[in-house]
Amino acid sequence: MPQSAVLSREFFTAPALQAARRLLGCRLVRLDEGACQESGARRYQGASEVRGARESRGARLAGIIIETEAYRGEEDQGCHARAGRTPRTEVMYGPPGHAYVYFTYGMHWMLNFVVEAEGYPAAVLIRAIHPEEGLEVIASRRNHLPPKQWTNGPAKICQALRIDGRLNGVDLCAPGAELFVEAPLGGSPIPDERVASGPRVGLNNVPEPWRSIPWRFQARLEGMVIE
DNA sequence: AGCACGATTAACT
DNA sequence: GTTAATCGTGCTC
Repeated sequence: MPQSAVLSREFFTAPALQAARRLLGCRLVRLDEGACQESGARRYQGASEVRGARESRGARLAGIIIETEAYRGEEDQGCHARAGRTPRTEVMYGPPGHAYVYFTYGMHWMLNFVVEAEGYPAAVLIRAIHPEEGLEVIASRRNHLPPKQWTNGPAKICQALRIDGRLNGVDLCAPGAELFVEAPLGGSPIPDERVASGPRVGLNNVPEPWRSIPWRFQARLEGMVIE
């Protein structure tokens, strides 16, 4: 196994657009303690096991981030922080490098990473990943649909990786976190030629310029060799 | 207390 | 292409 470099607090302190662009090609990792009964997943070693306890504690589920969107500031009419500080948006005003997980449409969870300076509300929505670890658990959670439909949407990622409100506010940079991001070993892995930007999705009732501002970033992995 | 709508998805015609 | 599902959130009364 190659050494993994977990993204630091400094990474998430960057401006939202920069963070959204640089997250492409990084690996989203979910250490899912609740997946220990499901078959086929690689087990990870829980802290208690390192200290000598008996059983492994869950599955390591992971994928390469291939689509993101930036949301920043109370002026951004597409951002939840347009309502200011509320119980829901409080996490976005907190320190960078934490998860902002929210519930919408009465049934779906969405995963974001809080970015920029503490006190300034900004986040990056994770819209799609290319699954690489824990494929059997992911397939099961995604009802054994074709692999292309496993994690090609923000709510699908949360269903596949079992991300819900319990993970709202968790620190992605804390040792032993159950959710974190690994940098690619060789620096920025996705060249600009393979990255497209465009308007954010699903803001149909949001006024311009926020509705069309190109704060969505998509990577194409076809033909790329991912180590 | 009531209401409109949502950073979506799956299943339709 | 259209639409139902389903409930937390923020806004108005």
